[in-house]
Amino acid sequence: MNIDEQVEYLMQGVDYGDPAVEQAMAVELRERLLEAEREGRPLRVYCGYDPTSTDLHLGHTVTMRKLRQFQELGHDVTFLIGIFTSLIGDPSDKDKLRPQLDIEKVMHNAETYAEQAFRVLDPEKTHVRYNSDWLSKLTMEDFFRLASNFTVQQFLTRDNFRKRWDNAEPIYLHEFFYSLMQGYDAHYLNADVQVGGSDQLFNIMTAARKVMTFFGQKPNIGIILGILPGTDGEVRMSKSLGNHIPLNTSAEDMYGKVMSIPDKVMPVYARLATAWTPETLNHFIRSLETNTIHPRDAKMKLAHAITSVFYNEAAADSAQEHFIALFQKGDVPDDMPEYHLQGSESLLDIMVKNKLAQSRNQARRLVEQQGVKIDGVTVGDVTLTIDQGCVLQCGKRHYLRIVR
RNA sequence: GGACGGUUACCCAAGUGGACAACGGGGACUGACUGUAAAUCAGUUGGCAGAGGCCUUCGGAGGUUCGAAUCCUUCACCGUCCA
Repeated sequence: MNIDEQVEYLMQGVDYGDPAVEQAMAVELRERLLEAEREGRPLRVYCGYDPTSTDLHLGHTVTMRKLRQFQELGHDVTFLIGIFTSLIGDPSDKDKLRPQLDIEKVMHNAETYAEQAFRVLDPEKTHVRYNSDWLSKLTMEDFFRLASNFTVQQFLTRDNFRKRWDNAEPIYLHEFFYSLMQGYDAHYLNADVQVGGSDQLFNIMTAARKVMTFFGQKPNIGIILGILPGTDGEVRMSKSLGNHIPLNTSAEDMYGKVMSIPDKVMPVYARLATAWTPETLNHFIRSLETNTIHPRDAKMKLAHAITSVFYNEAAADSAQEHFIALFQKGDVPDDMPEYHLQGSESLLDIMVKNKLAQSRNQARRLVEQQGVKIDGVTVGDVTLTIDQGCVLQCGKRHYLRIVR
């Protein structure tokens, strides 16, 4: 790749919310790439992660894929684990009073986190670091110096604070500190480039650059990536919202979950979650825009591409076949849970026992809504009892094999 | 420390003495249709029972009343403002 292709590749999927900023960053990135080449050194690139959960999802991998791209181009990548910040606890999650995580738990999370991350990143070429190593050594004096670079107004103009201020919602003082700490990370790592989601725009573009300038360094370039929406296609992917596609799942499940996204978010997914080259990507998006590809086929292509990032080609193939058989042809799956009949039992009881419904009333409703089939025949009678083996289907995708 | 406001079902949110198992929205689930688990439309969304009955739920505990999500007392938690 020549330098301009590199810039295009690395800027793929960015979202600064302002074309001028994007332009400026692209120019800076280009210059920095040239500079590094002159000096015969790789760029120092990093992204920070909060190990607050152990269950990574597709949304987390957006920045990882970007790091991966830098790795492919021979740059030096640091996977920074924000031990220090997770220990304090994130105040924006204020509905549950989250207990402050203890260090052991966080370290454990961090391990599983990195483990999953290495499905995307090249472990050989990745430095894993913990920001507690340096942040815990800062003195009050250091901290005050850092803080003197910022004004309250700067924070208040930040969108998420602004909104809460206007709505008279609480803004905790230590929420401001996150930015300072993140800025310090960038300084400590002497970063050329920092990658992050657009929720990190302020931390990366304002805080980190300010702190680095304060310490006489060249400010880092921010690669601010768009946010991956969840399977609902509306809000950002998050486990607590239940719209996530977890990494620790089967290829079949991942494929199926991608297939459930609304059509309109296909381009975003293509940009942020696949390993496609700019050409493939542009071709895909263009064929969607021009309707030269059937939306269903496009989504299948997308699901296949995403699944093969985390598994492999073969696994993605079989996930696709599985999907076609089950949902497009309506075949009965081969493997389904079994239930051993105790003599003769009522249908409703069997459903409740096997968690196909949470209560008898709910089971009853399912039957009334024509949602229950036995051996492919819709059940009409709520009081039905079963005394012989059969295949029970509840809704579209819950099956139970009943055996004597 | 003081003043005021809040706590309702999975989430948001109405309801301020009886017609409340509780409006509305989101989500979830089911059905129809289709291009798929997309989009759209319709229905369902406390439990038990199934001829319209019973039980449990509106932050916790007490109380007033024939009757409370609604009024009173108290406790807990959350928030805003003043100091």
